[in-house]
Amino acid sequence: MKKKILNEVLQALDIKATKSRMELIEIILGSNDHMSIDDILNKVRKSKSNIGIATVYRTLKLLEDHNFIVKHVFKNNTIVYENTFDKAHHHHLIDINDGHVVEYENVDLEKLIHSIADQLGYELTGHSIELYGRKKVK
Amino acid sequence: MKKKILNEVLQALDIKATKSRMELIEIILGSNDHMSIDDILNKVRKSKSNIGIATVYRTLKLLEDHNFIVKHVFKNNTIVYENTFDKAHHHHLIDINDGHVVEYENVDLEKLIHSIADQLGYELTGHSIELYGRKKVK
DNA sequence: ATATTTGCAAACAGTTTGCGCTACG
DNA sequence: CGTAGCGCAAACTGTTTGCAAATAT
Repeated sequence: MKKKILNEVLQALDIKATKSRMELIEIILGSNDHMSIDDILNKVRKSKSNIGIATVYRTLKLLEDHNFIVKHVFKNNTIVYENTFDKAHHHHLIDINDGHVVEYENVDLEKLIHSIADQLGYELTGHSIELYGRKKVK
Repeated sequence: MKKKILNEVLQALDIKATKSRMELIEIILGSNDHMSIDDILNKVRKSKSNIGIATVYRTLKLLEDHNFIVKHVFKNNTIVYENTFDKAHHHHLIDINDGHVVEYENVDLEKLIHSIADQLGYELTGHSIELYGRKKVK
């Protein structure tokens, strides 16, 4: 991960740059993938430094509160943390066979949900749109 | 709740019609609302009969497995069970102020997500679409 | 009669918290 | 140095499980 990002994150959070935190941010924001807690804990355990589980959770919360990551609870009961740093708005399609996450953008979809909320008398403040599917054979 | 429904459920599940189960099905499917576990447990505690928590969870699982209810985990970390018995396909808009759930149907939305999945090379097998919003003032 | 289902309590998984020690600024 | 942050272990929450007793068929 670029040092620039690391600095930006630390600055935004306005916190001490401890060894544990630096390493955790590296692990969590270093990947562009969607990681489960287990993925993260495994990487943490593998690392030399002795980072406690509590610190992992505390750091995740910190990053989540500041919108650097988003926690997704999918219907198949899997929970993943997604690095949203520098990412454009998008949605997810989850492969029901291997759990793999496909990202996509779609302007029409955005327009449509805004208009639906509007028609219901609501101002849309957020949304969670997840598609589940299996790869087409052909 | 109509006895007809109760019978249909029991028959579909192919289980013994015990006193606890009857009462639980009554509580869970009797309401057209979205109930949290606490809502359910409170109703259970209020009732005369001495139903154990374990039985509540076991019955919920039973109903969920047979698609009489759907468990929703919303972004605000609230979990609700929705009675889907005899219900048309629909989606949800969650009021971020009071947690109230608005249901809606939208054909265009269905079409659009099918076409999106298709374009990504997937056959759509399921989806979860939740809008979050606040009531418009005017 | 007998196989299911129950309530209970203990077990469990995931996460959070209290605390005295550590190390950043 | 003083305090934010640490790792640890204990606590907590929500859910599941094992079991002997109860009950529907």
